[in-house]
Amino acid sequence: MRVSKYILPTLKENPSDAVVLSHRLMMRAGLIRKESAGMYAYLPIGLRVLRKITGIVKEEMDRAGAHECLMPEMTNADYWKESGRWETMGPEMIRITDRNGLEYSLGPTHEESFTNLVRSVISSYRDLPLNLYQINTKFRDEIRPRFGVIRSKEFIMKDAYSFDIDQAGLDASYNAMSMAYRRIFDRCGIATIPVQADSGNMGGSASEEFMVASEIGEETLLLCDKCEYRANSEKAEYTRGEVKSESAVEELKEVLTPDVKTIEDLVKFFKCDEDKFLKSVIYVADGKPLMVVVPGSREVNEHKLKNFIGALELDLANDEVVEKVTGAPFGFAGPVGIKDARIVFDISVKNMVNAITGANKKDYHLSGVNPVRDFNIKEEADITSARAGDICPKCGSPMYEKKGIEVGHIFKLGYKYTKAMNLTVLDEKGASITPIMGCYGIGVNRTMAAAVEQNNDERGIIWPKSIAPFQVHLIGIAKTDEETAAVEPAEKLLDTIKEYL
RNA sequence: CGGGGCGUGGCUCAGUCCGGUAGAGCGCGUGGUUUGGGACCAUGAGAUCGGAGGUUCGAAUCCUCUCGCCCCGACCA
Repeated sequence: MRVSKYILPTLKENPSDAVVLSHRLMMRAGLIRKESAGMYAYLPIGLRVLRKITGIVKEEMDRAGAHECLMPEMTNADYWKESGRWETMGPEMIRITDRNGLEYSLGPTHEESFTNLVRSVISSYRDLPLNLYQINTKFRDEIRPRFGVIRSKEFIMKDAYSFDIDQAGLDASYNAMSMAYRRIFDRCGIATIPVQADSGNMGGSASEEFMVASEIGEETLLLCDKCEYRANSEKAEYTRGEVKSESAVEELKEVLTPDVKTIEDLVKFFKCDEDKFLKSVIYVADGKPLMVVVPGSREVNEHKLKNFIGALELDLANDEVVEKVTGAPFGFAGPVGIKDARIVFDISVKNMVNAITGANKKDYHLSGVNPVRDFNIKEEADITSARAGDICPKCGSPMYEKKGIEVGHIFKLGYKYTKAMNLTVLDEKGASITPIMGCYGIGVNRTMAAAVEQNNDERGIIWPKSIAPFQVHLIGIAKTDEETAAVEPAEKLLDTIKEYL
């Protein structure tokens, strides 16, 4: 391949719409061009890199016993309706209707497709375990595409789905993927941090994310160097502090607090620590009001909360609902005296002594509030987010935070799709059993961007050898006619090199 | 969807406030000179100023609508 015959449109200046480093470098090096927001074209040199990465992915997936397929990108709505996700996926899924009025989705993920495929081709436990994968384009109507190829509406993903006879089989399939993923990212020359993750609305139990540490990462990780506890903030647990053996329990007292609504206001007004307050937040969970009570300095972790209450939809309540639940305008909510709403407390609340909280009455707060005496804790759970400095749940050392880009994610899915779509096989006794699933994704083009993000200097991209677009660049430096004659040996050298590559 | 910003040759931008019919640098073509670490000189091509409507003798510039793009937020396998 000659550079002179190649198309390699480099740019000297940063394109005005590229902000992050990988996006800029990928544009300037002529790897990609934008077609429109969240959609990118890969030029020959960019495609070469992409192919190098997919090559590694394939080798490792095959080595782990998975088999490659290729599924339609336009998927029949019927399957989504079977699994129930036609309703639950929401506007993120791009839906289209053909001329006959049939509905389709541009596949944002392929659990349904693979489950449907597998149920049509296997019928015996002897066909299991089975792990099928594809490398294909995915479509998601992202609210806001960002960072070039890192968060785009159309992207390339390797997605694999395992089917096993039982939990032990799933564990084995999952572990095989966990190992394969480590090898894949390692071979791509990028350092990843595997973390425990929330499995979100994919359903399922265990889940591990492969993160590339980066300032522009959209996820926050909590890490402990002492014991290697690693989790993303949606999932991260932390140990609550010791009970403070504070002085005497105070009387419950109403305090006039005009216009003091936020924790910030309260800190100024009462001149004490944020954690002296009980923060009460009103949500609407699947249509029903819900009060959530956490220490003043803490944020409600909506992922944890959603999992705990088993809700599909969770939104902050509007002023009207707040008023209905608490009998007071926004800013004066508290757990004392609430009768008609479900209340979930963070597990740290029970240890609080003489707290201050909203009185459920306009312009009043209560001080000297104590659990049990002043309100019952019927339901409590870990529903707040861990943050830097919090105590590691495993070893008790303080944790720290890092931002990360998610490049891979593996889940134990469970029976959600096999049950909903009625995938069964016969076991050795001839009885019908439902296989259990796992699912395993790698953002291929995101991995490419992450590699660039992680390997560069002021002069540009420094490709890890395994995914570099080219291995050798032969430069002829002939000037004079006689020297030009030497081009021939260069050609020969090129042929020789080709043989060894 | 809320807030902010931007659309002018291939790229980066000036001109817009104070209407008079388009400019620079880079890149690109051609000719020449040069040449051992991203050359220089000359010359040239290339823009109905995102689109539509309006005001005006006259609109890149003013007004209305519209499309696209970027940033922050909400949100997000």
